[in-house]
Amino acid sequence: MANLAGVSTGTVSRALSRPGMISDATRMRVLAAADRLGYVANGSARALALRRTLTVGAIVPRYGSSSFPTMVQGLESALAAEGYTLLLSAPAHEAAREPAILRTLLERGVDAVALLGAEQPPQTFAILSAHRIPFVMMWALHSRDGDCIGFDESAAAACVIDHLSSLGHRSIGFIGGHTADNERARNRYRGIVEAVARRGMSLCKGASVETDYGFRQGFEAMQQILRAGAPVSAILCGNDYLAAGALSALDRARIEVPRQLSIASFNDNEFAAYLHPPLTTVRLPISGIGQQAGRHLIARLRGRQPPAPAPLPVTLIVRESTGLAAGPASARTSTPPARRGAPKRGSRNADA
Amino acid sequence: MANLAGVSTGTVSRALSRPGMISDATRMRVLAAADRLGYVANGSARALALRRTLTVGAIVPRYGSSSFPTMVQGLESALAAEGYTLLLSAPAHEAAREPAILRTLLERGVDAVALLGAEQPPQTFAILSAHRIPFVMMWALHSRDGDCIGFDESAAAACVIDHLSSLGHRSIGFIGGHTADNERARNRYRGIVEAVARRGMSLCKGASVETDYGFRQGFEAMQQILRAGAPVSAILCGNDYLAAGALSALDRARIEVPRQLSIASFNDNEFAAYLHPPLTTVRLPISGIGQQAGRHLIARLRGRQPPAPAPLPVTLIVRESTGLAAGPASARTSTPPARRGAPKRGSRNADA
DNA sequence: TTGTATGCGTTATCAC
DNA sequence: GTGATAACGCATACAA
Repeated sequence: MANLAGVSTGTVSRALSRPGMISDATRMRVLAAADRLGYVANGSARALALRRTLTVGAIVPRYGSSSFPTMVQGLESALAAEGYTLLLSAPAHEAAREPAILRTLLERGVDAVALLGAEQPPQTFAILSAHRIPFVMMWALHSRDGDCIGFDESAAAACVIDHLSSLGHRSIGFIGGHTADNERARNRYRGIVEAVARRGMSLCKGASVETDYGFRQGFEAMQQILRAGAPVSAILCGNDYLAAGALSALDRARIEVPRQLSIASFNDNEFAAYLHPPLTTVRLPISGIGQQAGRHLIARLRGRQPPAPAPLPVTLIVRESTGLAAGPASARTSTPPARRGAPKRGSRNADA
Repeated sequence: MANLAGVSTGTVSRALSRPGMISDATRMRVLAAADRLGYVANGSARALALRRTLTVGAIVPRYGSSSFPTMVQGLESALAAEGYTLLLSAPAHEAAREPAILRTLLERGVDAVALLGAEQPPQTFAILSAHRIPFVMMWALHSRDGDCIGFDESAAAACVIDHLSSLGHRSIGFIGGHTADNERARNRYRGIVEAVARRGMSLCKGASVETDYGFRQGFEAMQQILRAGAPVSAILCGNDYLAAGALSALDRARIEVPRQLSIASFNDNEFAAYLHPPLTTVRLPISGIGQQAGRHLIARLRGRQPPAPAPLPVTLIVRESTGLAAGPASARTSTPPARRGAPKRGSRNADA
């Protein structure tokens, strides 16, 4: 390639990556030769010489069956905008804590790493700091071990619990994810417990279920709650799928929904609200986590000081405006809610 | 690192990657030293020497808002099982056809590439073959340009259309994705058109809508169809989200669903069936596409001849057993359908 | 079994 | 502005 253009390899390198340092004539010759040979630079060699790969690794377990893809999309786009490529590792859940995963990423020469959650095996931080690899933890709020990009689960919980309280609810149930092996589900649950206590409400044991995030799981959890006949006036759901399943189970059980039992949810998508327009939801900044994480890492890689990580705002979307005794709300909300991102009835920022 | 163990660099290399060629004693010493230094091999240097990176690139546009993550998860797991890592590129849709994306991947030194769909700019194939990079096209069936891993959209369409025909439907509508910029939506639509013609049925213009895949879109499309008052007895939906939205709109419009209007769907998830138990769906092998693609590439990379790509089976899940005049089916299907992967009423393989 | 030497393709440093 | 040359860290052929 160098001798096709009749120049040295050094000149080729400069022509391709330092266009300013070279005469127009030879640059043209090099570019023409590159074009004719279908030349693409060898990134491994470049990485070896430069000691950086323009690659960022992400470790995101439980990938396919969650809202993580949205987050990863945000991450990828933020990185791609700055010329970085995403190296994705999506281990099965059991393997997620294996340091071997991180090793693989480091061997690939990633310049930075994005992790899901703040709970990592201690070795992870040891390895990362030993190699001086910038990293962030996504979907987490605080950690002594490094910077986190996420939102405040407690604020989100307070947000919706306050709303339920103002509607007159006193005893509620909760259908959420497994807290044992899911840091996010645990935080969310904790936030709810605290918010409920603060408001003098109670979280009914007989109407609280831990399950996997999913439509079927929400459906079955609600059936179980209905069978138990717990004395609650509202059920809060850990995410949109659970809420949609729960709503479906309610419908199937022929219970008049708005009158007897309110549903509220943390939502990632928006379809549950369609199923049941009076549904109140907390909109979580999933995609924003990824984008923010990407920008954070870019700043660190460029030697800039990233802005101090602040919790991303969550938004309460209120689709019922009256108390417990209100009639079916669907009569007043026949148009789809949340058009064009604008909350239908009202919204407020949990961090405001 | 070499002199900490008191051996040469060559020995270190062998101890780590050719454990058989070395004495146990020195191997131990090397491993101990590696452990103490937190040594991780430099993949760029290894790639440079070995001329392979153990990395596979994937280009998957429109990533976050689709069922592609499921496919990518399958791909990633199949690759990881063989020691390969996935380099993911998720360009915005407009940029997907840019050869620059592929260039970036090649510069990163990917050993193989997985592409979404068979419709690629001609340069893509030129570049890939010029560099002798094995590649597959995912979610596509046939191509002169290379191997495809996917399922037969025509068979899937025939499957569900035959069923609708056997139920007595003659004129139906279709809510599907945009065919102009979506190869898969186009194939699906074409399959339906052909199957409808074969059965002597008709696809009603006034009840056919192209839109984005999404709950809201399905909802609005169905509203539009209802307003138009087209003379159809069934609506087929391009995916689960559209179906769920359409069902919701039907409910909202207080139309007695099973009697007046049947719904059928291509589904990727399963929640739409919960919303409306008599829903008939075609289960698509999304995750399987990724896995198969991964195995295909691995075989090629290992120098083995991969099995000739065959269409992956699609499964019809029939949840209504009677004809048009049947009463509400929900009375007979109060338990959630499709438990543990077993079709509820009956199923057959479109490829059988 | 182990040490030595060379090459992988690029960038950076230094001459010119 | 350009050419020569030395790294970059690993694998391997060859020698010992």
